Amino acid sequence: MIKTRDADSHTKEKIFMAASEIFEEKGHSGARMQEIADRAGINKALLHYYFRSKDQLFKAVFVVLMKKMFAKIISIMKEDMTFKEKIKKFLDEHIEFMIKNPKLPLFLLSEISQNPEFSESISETVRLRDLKTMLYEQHAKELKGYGIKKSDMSQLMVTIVSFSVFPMAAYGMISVLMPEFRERKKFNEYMRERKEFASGLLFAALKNRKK
Amino acid sequence: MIKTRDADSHTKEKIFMAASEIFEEKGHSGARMQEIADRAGINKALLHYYFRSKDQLFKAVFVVLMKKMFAKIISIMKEDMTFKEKIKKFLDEHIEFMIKNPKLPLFLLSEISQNPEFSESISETVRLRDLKTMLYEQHAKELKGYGIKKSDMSQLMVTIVSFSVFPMAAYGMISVLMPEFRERKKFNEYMRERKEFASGLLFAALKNRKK
DNA sequence: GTCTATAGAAGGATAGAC
DNA sequence: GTCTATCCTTCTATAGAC
Repeated sequence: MIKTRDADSHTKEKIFMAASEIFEEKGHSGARMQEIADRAGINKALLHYYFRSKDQLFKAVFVVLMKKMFAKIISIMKEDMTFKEKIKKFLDEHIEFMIKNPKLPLFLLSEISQNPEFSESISETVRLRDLKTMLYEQHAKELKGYGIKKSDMSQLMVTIVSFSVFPMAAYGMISVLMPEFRERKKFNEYMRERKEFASGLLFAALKNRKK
Repeated sequence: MIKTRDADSHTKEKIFMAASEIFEEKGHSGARMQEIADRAGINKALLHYYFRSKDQLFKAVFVVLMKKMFAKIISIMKEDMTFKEKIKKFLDEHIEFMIKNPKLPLFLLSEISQNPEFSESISETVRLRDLKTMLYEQHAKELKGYGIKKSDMSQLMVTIVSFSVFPMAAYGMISVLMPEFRERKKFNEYMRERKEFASGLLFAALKNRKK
């Protein structure tokens, strides 16, 4: 049994997991190397052995979490379906994804806004051009028929994403305003109801514009 | 001329303004007392003279910014208008408010989510109960007529707020995905177009539900 | 009220033993 | 590969002169 190698990758993995959690919770500047080490059940020095510095550890985590977020969105947009089918599927899957990763959106929004420079290095990794091309194809094929101008596409996209992302990013605020949602189960129900609410709203609006 | 008193309140004000800016930009854990002092054009020791500790300075700022945000929302909701009029006015004024305070929403969302305990002490200050009562009155009077269930009220409210708040909070992300918006002027145009887009979407949807 | 100087704590990073 | 011990920088906070 190759003990060293097993231990090696296993430890690195443990550190990475711990770092993801802590960074997601507290952000880059709020996170402490000590706390990451504690959660990983290892020593502070090992963090530097595997990831040299806090910044590099953070970047490794950030890239993976960024991909995680967009992989979900892109995989759905890619599929060959009508616009309505895509919306339904997106709301369903993305809201379930958000429920499983509740800290993710606010973390990404915060860190990107504080570090736009290195977020750009990621835009290649995430293959965003594909996303745009797909959207414009869909527009040419189908959305014109709804009376949606090309210039409204970005409004529409931001709106659709906001249906699932915003309540999750605003969870803290929402649970202060509506204390019933401090119970996570109740809030998850709320999010699931949102699938119907959002598609209902969008489709009702489109119906009125359909030529 | 009472020089001491003038200087007193003036300095405190300067510190407070500087602190607001820095905290909004970098958050509690990212902000540095030194940087705040520099921006205020005074010495670090003076910060502690006026506000004892970083935490207390932060809390002072946080409460004011929180009120600033909600004052805007509540003042509009309070007025005696139909639901549609309120929506239109809200979108108009709140989007203009966001353009003037672009860092505010993400700051509040982030800090609340990291500090839910002391955010609750604020919920009294901000008079949120009033907001709820007003919403339920509007529902009883008018929204039932659109076929909106009482249980959908919170979905609707979150959605309306998200129209103006989400793109602002997601500005960093958006400007990575759509580089044309790195130009702030372009993005502000986008936000202003959003007034029409959002009310159009909402009203079209309501029209379909009107009995 | 405002400054300089400095204490004191915390956090990131490294050296060196095993 | 992992740990202990420690260095060094950064940051908050205070003491004390003016």
